[in-house]
Amino acid sequence: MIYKKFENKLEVYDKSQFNPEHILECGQVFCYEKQEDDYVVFPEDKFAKIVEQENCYQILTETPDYFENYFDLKTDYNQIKRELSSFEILKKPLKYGYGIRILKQNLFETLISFIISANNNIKRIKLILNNLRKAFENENKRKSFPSCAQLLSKDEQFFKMAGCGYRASYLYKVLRQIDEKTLENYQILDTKSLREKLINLAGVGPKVADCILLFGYGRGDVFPVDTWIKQMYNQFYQPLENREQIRNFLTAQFGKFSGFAQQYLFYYQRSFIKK
DNA sequence: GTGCAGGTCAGCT
DNA sequence: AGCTGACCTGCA
Repeated sequence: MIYKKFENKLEVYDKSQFNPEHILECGQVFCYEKQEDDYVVFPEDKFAKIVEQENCYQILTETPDYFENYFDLKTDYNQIKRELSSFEILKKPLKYGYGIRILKQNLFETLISFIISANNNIKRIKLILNNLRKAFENENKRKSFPSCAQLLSKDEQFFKMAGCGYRASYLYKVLRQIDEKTLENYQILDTKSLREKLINLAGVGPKVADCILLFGYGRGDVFPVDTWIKQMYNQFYQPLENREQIRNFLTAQFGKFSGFAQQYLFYYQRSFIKK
């Protein structure tokens, strides 16, 4: 992956494996906005604006080191795509979402975000998360994601007022089950036992656990199965299987590239409905 | 008005 | 273990 790091920006020259629209709209992240031709992204307390130039994408930011890791710029996605291209079912999705990259996201933010994502739509998920940021905008810098300690100071009613609905009680509970440090410490666990730990948390089922494993812990060997993947599976493979069966089949199929395959398939499948 | 959105949980067999 | 229904709420 060809890119260059400056004091206040990164320049990514390989547009075949870096496309901000594909990266941000493929469902892995909620802390972004489209602004005319540009995208802004604001994970944790960081901020970047991505601007397209003729020969590159510029990532304008005060923290280039952070976003170098966030966008996983050191990883060669052409290599990953070569591995995946042998699967017939991925042929079109790889072409369609050619610039997708899996982001390296903060564990706590990913946990909270995907608990909120359950049985919800992206627009409302973003609305709720922005409400949470807004509630702490005086103590934090602009648009920072609140810490576990900050959210711990709030009662269940606070989360209801933020629009979380019935997920308010999950959030209230999960904050009392785990904190940032414990989540970090889980990194040493193997994927299977880590998944069990996560599923024990309030509001975290198999699907949300897999999202946290993939987007937070960077485990490529999981395959989050949601309504879109289910739809795709029933279309392409055998219909009438439950989520766990689908998950087992697909992870066996794609192995350590499961997470990557999932993102391309999800993005492609959802494109038929959008707009 | 109706139905849905990147599911989870409790309660049942 | 495996299955089923209830569930907040903004938006089309």
